[in-house]
Amino acid sequence: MIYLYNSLTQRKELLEPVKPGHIGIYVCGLTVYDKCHIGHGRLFVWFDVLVRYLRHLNYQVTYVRNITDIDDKIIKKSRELNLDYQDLVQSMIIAMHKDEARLNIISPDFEPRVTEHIGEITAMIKVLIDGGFAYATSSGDVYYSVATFDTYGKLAHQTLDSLKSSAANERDRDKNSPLDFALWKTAKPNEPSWNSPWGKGRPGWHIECSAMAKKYLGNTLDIHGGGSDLQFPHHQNEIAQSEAANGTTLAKHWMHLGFVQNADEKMSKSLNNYFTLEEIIDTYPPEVLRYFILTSHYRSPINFSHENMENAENALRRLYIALRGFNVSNAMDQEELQNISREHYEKFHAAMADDCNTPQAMAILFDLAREINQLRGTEKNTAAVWAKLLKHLAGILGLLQSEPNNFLQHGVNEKFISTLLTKRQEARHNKNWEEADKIRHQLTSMGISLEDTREETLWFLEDRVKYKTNA
RNA sequence: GGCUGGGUGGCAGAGUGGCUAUGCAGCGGUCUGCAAAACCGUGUACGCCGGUUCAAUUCCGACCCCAGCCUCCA
Repeated sequence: MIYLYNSLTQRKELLEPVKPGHIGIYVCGLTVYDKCHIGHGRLFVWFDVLVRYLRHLNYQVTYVRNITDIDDKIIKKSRELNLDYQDLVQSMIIAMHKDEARLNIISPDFEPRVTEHIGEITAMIKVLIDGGFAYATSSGDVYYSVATFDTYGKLAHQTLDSLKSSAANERDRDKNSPLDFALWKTAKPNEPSWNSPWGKGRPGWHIECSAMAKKYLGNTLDIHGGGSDLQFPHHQNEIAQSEAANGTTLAKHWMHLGFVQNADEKMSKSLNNYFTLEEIIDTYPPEVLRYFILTSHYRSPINFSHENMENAENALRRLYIALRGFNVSNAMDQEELQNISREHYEKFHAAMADDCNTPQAMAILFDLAREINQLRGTEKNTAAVWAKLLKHLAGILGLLQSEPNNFLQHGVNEKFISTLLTKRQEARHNKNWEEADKIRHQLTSMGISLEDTREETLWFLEDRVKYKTNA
């Protein structure tokens, strides 16, 4: 039983798959004309987590995320760079996949591109024209007639009239109403174009998603997602197109993600103060970004800042330190799960089932970490079971799947450290505290933190900036 | 201007009509050669003003402020 908030009805509703056990998810992906930024990162991470969670619950998930590979911005940018638009698109898709791989993102099952679905798109436009929902102009553009769709504006909680007054200054002589939106755009000279019953041209932005969602997932989706900025007009237009063409509900649940903002000022291209995903995961371990994104609820806006990222890194380190020293390499099997106390497990799932409350779910991970740390000295076997459970639950969020030391020591020249540690151990053995402390200070100044235990000296990289500048 | 969401302790961020969220940071203690990590303890937090109630951060109303959408945008 999972309850999800639905942007359309503004209620938490039970997730009931259209087909038993099978969930179809369609997410509006990227227009590939530039590198990914942090907001795209949130989209990737969030739907990755949703898919992991649903699959963990044994739903069969089909996850579709489209790529818009033809549109005004792509044409404009490729001209600026003096590139063929297809080369630009290809390089941006490669960059996107690279970012995703580094973030350990589950790939969508289908990643349909607009230019490969022109047939499906024109077919749907035809259905809309035949049904009286759309009209072609003399110039060959095709528009959707918003007036034919009763509930237009519902997703944005606006009425047709209030939208009309906002759009009143948009004057386009060819359109019946200023709110009517393009399904097909006639090609201008030297633009990429495809043949259609209305002449050479290319699809409008909204129709692609209606056509591709139908092709891969059928008339009704279980979950349709995207950034909250797409709620209007894009998703509203999809509803109008698909429901008019298919005669049935487009999506059972609308899931809209909060925006990522810059903590100090608004993130915008004009201020040139936004971060690319690549920059961020070059600066911090990618898992820290995943953790940071999950510390707030998916619908809330989040503020990106270095302070927040450092917080996230410290918190994640605490979880990895709890796992350190336990063999948690094998996944937890059903039998083991049956035999443990269910308290943490159930609390975690209760939080997730309530509209995917990841902050609350993660609080349980910290409860487990405390238990592990309390018991590790006295009841190591019990602690080991908790450690396994911690990794198991965190895995549902795509967290804590690295070897603890890989995370804690990442990127550090281990040989160099172990040479120094051996020297220090010798000094300590001889109670030469001065020499031992000298070595420790040397390492501290490199951002390395030491931890003397009975058996050995553990260490982790505490300050990556220090390490970079002093190593 | 219209619509939507939100204002929680130093920071981040859940949640709730009365009962410790959680994390980071801070402070005190334990442990330690000294540290670190960990553990224990530690915060009179809920924008402002009214109202309902035995009780409100939580419900209702007004106000102030912030963000998003209304135009391309995850």
